[in-house]
Amino acid sequence: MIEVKLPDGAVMKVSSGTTPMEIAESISSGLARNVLSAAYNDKTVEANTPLVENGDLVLYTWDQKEGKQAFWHSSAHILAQALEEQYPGIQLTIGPAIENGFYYDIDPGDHTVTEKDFGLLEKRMLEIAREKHPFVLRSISKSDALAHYTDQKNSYKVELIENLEDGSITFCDHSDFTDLCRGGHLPHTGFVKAVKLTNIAGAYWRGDESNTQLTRIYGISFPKQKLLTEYLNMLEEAKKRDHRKLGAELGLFTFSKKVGQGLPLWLPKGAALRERLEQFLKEAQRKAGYEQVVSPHIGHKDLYVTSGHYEKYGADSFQPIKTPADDEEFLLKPMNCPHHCEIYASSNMSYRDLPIRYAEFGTVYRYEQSGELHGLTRVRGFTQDDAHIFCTPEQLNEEFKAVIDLVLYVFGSLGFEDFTAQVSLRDPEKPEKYIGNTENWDKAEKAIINAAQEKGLNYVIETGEAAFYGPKLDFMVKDALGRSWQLGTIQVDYNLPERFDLSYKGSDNEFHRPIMIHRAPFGSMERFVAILLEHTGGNFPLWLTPKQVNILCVSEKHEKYAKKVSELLENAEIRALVDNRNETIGKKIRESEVSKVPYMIVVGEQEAHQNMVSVREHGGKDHGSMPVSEFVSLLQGVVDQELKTFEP
RNA sequence: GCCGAUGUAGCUCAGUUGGCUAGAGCAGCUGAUUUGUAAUCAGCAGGUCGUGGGUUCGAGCCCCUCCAUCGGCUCCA
Repeated sequence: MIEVKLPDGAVMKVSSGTTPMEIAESISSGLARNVLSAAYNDKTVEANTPLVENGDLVLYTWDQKEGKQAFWHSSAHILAQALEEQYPGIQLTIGPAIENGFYYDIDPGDHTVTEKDFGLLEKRMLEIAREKHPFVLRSISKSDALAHYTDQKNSYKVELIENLEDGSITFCDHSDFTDLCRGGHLPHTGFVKAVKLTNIAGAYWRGDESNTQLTRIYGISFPKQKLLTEYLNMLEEAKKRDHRKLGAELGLFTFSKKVGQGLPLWLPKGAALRERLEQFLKEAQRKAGYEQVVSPHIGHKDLYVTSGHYEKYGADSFQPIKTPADDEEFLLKPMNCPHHCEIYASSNMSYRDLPIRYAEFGTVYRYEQSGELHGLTRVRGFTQDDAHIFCTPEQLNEEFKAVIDLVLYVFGSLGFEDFTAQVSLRDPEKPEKYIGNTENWDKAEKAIINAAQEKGLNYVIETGEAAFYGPKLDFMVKDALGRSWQLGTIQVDYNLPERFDLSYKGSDNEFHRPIMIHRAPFGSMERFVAILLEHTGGNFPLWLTPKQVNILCVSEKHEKYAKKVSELLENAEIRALVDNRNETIGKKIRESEVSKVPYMIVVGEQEAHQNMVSVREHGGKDHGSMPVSEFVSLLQGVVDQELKTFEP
C-alpha cells in the first residue's frame, strides 16, 4: 500500500501500482472523464502511470495549463503519425506543445508539404483520435533507441538520443506509431475531438540558422468542437484589431513601395497623435530632470567603431555613405547612444553635475532583414524616445528606480496593465556575443535585479536576451494575436563610458568613470502606437485621440450654431470638427461611430434655440442635452481620470 | 535572408475548363433632397488585373524572374 496525498490535503491509501486515473475514478466519474494528465511529487506523469511510492498527486484537466500541454503534446504525436502516412519517408524531429496548440518539425525529404493537404491530414488525425489508441510510455536502452533510429535513417533523432543519458530514455507508442518522447500524454487519443492545422513554416533544426531548414506544421486541438469554433472566432476578432488594418482605416499611417519597405509614412492624424505622445513624455521627463538634446541623422563611421556597434552590426547595416572628395564614411544613425556620449564628453564633468540626463526623440535606421518587417512593430526607420543618464555608482540604484517609475507612469496613462517585466541577462555560454569584462556585467545585472526587487516588480528572468553592451529590464506587451513585443526598456551600461573614455571629477579630486543608463519608456513611437492600437482597437484614450468630438448638424441650416459650438470647444482646447455635409444625421452618426470618435454632438433646431448641445458617446450612450460648458467639464473630467500628473 | 502562401478600382471582393469591350458594393465626383441618433435617391467617373518576360491564334487565369504583403523561422544595438 502507498499513501497518495491530494491538493486538498486528503490522503488516500491505495495499493502500489494504482494509476492517477484510477484514483480519479474512485473520486468521481465526472472527474475521471476530464483528467488529462497528472503530476506526482512535482513530476509530470501520465494519467495511466502506475504510482509505486508515497507522494503528492495533482490531477490536471483542460482547465489547467498542464492539462492543455498534455493534450496538445499528444495531438502532436497524432499529427506525426498522419504526416508519416501522408508523406512516406519523411524524418520526424520534434513536436512540442506551445502556448496555443502544438507543432511538429519534419524533414520532408522530397515531399513539399502544402496547406492544400491540411484537410486530409486533419481528417486522418480525427480518425486516429476516434480509434482511442492508448499512449504507452516505455523505457528503452540508449543503444536500442539509437539502433531504432539509425535503422530509420533519422539523423535528427539519433542526434537527440546521443545527448540523452542511458536509462532516462523513453519511447511513446500509440496505434502502430512510435516516437522518442519523455512523456506527458493523454490516456488515449480519443480525448481529441477537434483539430485544426493552422499554418506551415520553415524552421531551422535546433533554432540555428546554419542548420538545415525543416518544415514546421502548426496546429491546435480541442476536447470539444465548440471550443475550436470559439477559438477561430477569437482569431477573427483579433484580426479586426490588427494595427495595420486600423492604421489604414483611421488614417494614421501608410507605407509606400516607392519610399521603401519598412519605412512608415505618418499621415496628419497619426502625426498629430504621435506629437501628443511626445509632448506627454517630454513634460514628464522635464519634471524628472531630463534635458533635451538633438543629434544628427548620420555619424562618422569612427563613432560606431568606438562604440563597438560597427564591429557587431556593421556588415548587416545600411552600408556607409561616402563623401565624394575625401572618401570618408558616414553611417545612418542606428542608435543615439554614441552621440549622447560625445555630448557628455564635450564638457568637463564634476560629480556635482551628475546625474546628467540627455533625452532625444531620435530617429534611427536599421537594416532589418526583409522577412522580419512587420507593420509598425518592426521597421527600418523609427524614432526612439531615447535618453541616456550618466551617473555615479552611488546614484545608479535611485536613478534606475526613478526610470521604472517613469515607465510605469507612461504605461498607466495609456492603460497598459497587462505587461511582463523581463530582466534580460547575458548568456553565460556565449561570452563572444558580449563586450566588456565579467566584473562589470555582474555589477550591472545585480543593479537591475536589485532595483526591480526594491520596486516590487513582478519580473521574469530571460538569459541570452541582454544587449551586447549590457543587461536590460524590458517591458513586454502582447499584440492582438498574443505575440510578445518589447516596448519600454531600461539598460545599465558600464561599457560605452569606458569605450568613449567618459569621466567626471570626484570629490576626491580624482577622475572616475560614470555609469550609463539607456532607457526608452515607449521603446519606439512606431511600435508603441502599433501595440496601443491593438490594445484599444483604435479607441484611444480621450486625451490622446486625434479627434475628440464630432459636431453633427441635423441639416445645413444649423451650421452657424455648430460653428459657434465649435469655437467654444476650441477655446477649451477640445479637438472638435463640424460635419455640415448634406447627409442624413443617421449617416453622420454611423460614420462617426465607425471612425471611433469618442463623442458626438448633435445640433439642430432645438439645440440652437435652447443654446444647448445633445451629447452622444461613442458606442451609443446618450448623455442628453446640456450647455457647452457642462460638456467641456464632462470631457475634462474624463481626461483627468486618464492622465494622472507625474510626480517624480 | 530562409520556408510556405497571397497580389483584380482608394477599400472589400466576384471573374467558369485560357475565349467578346474585366464586374459589384462601399468610398469619390455631380445633381436632387434639408434631414433628429448606426448607411436618402439618381447619374457619372474610376482598372497596363503587382512587375518584367515566356507559352498560345488568344492570358486576369498556365510557366519563369523580380517586387510587395501575410504566417512562421532566424535576427532584433
